[in-house]
Amino acid sequence: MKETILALLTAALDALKERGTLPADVAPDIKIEATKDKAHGDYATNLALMLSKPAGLKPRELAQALIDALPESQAISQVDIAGPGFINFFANTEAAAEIIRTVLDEGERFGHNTQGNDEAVQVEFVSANPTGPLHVGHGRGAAIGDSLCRLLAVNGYDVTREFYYNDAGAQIDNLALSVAARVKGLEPSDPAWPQDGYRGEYIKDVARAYLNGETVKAGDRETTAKGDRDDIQAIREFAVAYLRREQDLDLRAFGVEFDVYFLESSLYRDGKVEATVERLIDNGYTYESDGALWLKTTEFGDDKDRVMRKREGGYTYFLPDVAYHHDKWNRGFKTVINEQGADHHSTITRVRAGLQALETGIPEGFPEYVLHQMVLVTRSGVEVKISKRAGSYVTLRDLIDEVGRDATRYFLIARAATSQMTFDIDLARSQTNDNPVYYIQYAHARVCSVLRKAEREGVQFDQARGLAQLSLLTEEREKDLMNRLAAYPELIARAARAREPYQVAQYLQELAGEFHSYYNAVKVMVEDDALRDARLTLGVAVRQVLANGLGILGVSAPEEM
RNA sequence: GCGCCUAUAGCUCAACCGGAUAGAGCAACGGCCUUCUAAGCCGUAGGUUGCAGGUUCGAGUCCUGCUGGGCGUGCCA
Repeated sequence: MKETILALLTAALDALKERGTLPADVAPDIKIEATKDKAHGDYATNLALMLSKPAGLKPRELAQALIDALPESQAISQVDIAGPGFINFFANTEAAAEIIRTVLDEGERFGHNTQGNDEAVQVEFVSANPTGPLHVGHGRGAAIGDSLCRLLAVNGYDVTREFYYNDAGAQIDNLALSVAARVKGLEPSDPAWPQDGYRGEYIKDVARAYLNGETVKAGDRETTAKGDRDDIQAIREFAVAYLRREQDLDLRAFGVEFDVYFLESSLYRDGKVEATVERLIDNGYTYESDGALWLKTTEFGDDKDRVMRKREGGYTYFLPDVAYHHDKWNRGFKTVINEQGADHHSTITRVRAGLQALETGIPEGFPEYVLHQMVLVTRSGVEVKISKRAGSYVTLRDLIDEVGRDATRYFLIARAATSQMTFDIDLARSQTNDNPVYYIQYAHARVCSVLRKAEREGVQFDQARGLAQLSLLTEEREKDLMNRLAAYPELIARAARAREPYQVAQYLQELAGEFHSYYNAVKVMVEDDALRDARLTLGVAVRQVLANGLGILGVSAPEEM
């Protein structure tokens, strides 16, 4: 419908240019939007407002001239000028109903597009250190990252999901020391307990498994515990494998799987860290000071230079990060999106600066970032502290177990990543209708329910007959639903461009709301076969779009509740 | 101090590249189940969009300054 209006307006513009009403060189970006208020018709454009200056006409006069120049169309029943000069279009109901045919023809592919042109895009998300169970913040990252991947895929991108394990840094040393202490029977309260050691109970579990000689499988490797209390290297390897496995299990339970698990240690093993350092030195962007090697990140917009090789010889985290992102680029990804917590935002400037300093033709904005803000968890109205080091925090596993996978995912994704959010455990786990995910799922189940009822009562539902009778759908709420369905494809495109999967959740809530409203106001199972089939057909189309959208969120679409 | 994010109804959040009367849910109040699942619907009430300027035909949205909150500002990640 929008395309139709766009074509009409383009034709009108050309006519006015020919007539000299408009300068020939104006090439406006014609914006057509769905109206918020039905009094303004179904679609509106501000074209006359935008062009009033170059045309030298008052907006309303120009609007009238545009309307006069519009070609005839069956799809439009009425065109008005309103307000300061908006042009409002009223869609012909029969033409609007064509969207139902489109939805049913395209099925689960409805809303897909080829925007991405099969471009390879990599999304890195979660990337938790293997030093403890995933917490709710990782859950938010997992939900947003995974949905973003699904969203990009339906927009025609070839998506790779990647998880980066920092398995080589100081925090892993700390983990090994903590497990070693537990292996020796120490408690965090003990004076000999390592400084800044991980105090969580899970460390005890790791130690016990290590002493028991357990074998754990993480990624494509199996690691068997040596059981030797003094072999810190063996303890380290086992602890990392153990916690990686834990995280993998949690993610799987959350419906999130990765294509690539990338280990930081492999960058050292393959010499990529060294190669990166050498190249940075060769390019003249480094200097020694205080016994450390610095990178001149200030030449690329940072507010101070950063240490890349410590006085004691090891590298800071950001150097392997640069090597890692260079590797992503070398793997052929021109678009890389990193989804991570906003507490890591300071890495953005550094990583990009390091990549620029390599001078290998990587664009300045590489990689892209989607940052999510903190999640505040409350229980009984009291904040639950999230602190990995303190060991007391709400894990993703807790949430999945208590709240359920669907509700947890929906809850974590339904808000813009930039907004700090409160995860109220009591609210989210309550079995009442407080959680909006049920609202959407229920709309889907309702359509299924009506179809079951039709079958139970021996009423033949004939979709072909329904499609032939779409002109019977004359109720205002039916038109609302059609317009809403018609808006889905552009929503999908817009959400992908903005890297904002939460928009899909927003849309689904609106669609479900309009369906529930319709369902209560208009009876579907009427005597009239043709009308009943037409309404059932509309219902099936709504169900299809709900299912498609829920699929992008990674939330199930149940047939009954 | 500096950098990033943020401030919208009592609470949690929306508002599509700047558009028309700022919308939902929860909480409150009043209605709707002998009719397709009431996990639903209908209605009432609730707002100086943190404050002050500016740009614009038009600002919650863009710019500047201020105030409050979060995060960062490690030779941690």
